[in-house]
Amino acid sequence: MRDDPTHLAEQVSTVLRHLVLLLRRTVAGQPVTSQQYGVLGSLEGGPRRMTELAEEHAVQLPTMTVQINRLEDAGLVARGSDPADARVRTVELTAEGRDRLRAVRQARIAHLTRELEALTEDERATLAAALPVLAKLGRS
Amino acid sequence: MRDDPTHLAEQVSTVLRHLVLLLRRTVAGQPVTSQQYGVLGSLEGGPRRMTELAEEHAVQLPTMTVQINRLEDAGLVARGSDPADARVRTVELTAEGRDRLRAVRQARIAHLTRELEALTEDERATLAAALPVLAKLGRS
DNA sequence: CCGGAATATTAGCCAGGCTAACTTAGTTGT
DNA sequence: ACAACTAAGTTAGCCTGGCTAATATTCCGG
Repeated sequence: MRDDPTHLAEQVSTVLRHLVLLLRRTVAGQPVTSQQYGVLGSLEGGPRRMTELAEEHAVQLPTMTVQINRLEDAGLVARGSDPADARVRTVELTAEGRDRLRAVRQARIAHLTRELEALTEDERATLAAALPVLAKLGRS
Repeated sequence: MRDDPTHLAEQVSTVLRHLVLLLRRTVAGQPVTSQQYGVLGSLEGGPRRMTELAEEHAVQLPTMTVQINRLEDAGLVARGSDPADARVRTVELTAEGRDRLRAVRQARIAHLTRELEALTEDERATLAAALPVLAKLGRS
């Protein structure tokens, strides 16, 4: 029972549910939704094509089309074209989108930071040690 | 920089996004959605009232009404009444609901267990140590 | 230059949130 | 005793965010 993957799985499952609820509360009422924030983040390094964005966010292309439409309507991104291939549409941040991204990131990090400051230094160290393990999950 | 909550927050943020995607993949294509599974779980200990369920899942009452409607249509739960207060509706698992819950739980745990078995014993220990800390987040 | 592959979009469906408005039933105060 | 308030649920209508199927366009290979 000391190293029982099944038992651990049950505990992980419980904690995961807790984290999902926490995330929902964290994100509620921000000026962009969680998904929009994610997409904006993908554009930080420069223009991307639709297919790339869809893959990166593990959604189908039509889903991403709708997302980008909304971001475009909000003035946060702009569509462009690839001169080398007329089929591809590129998407890039507008100045406003870049500002918005920075602001939201700021807010999210600040929120999480506050949560983490409520922990002891030991607890933070324990958490930090586990992050690489968590990141490894699902890569198998 | 060795114990910097802000820096840790950024890493946690990244890992959280990874976990959300992992969860989405895990859950896709199961016979009940993630939320339905959660509600069924809440009913395992016996009948509950609508308000309790809504609070427990951090949603508004109308949202829970719709959820329960769907579960009722699917034959997994049944509505009842509180003899002491005609305003309250109770919700309980049907036999089929109980079976379904068991099956889905089995599948989810099995899936996660497989992921965890891919880790080393040390990594599992690291993860296990961090779970109480993660559970503590957001309770402040 | 024609047929198949690749890139996006449109349309239409569903789950799962929300608020506002409504009904019904208990509770309270005079 | 009853009017007014409060509590519990539901209904209606809206939004986001997924999906698939169908459709345009464009590119590329023979």
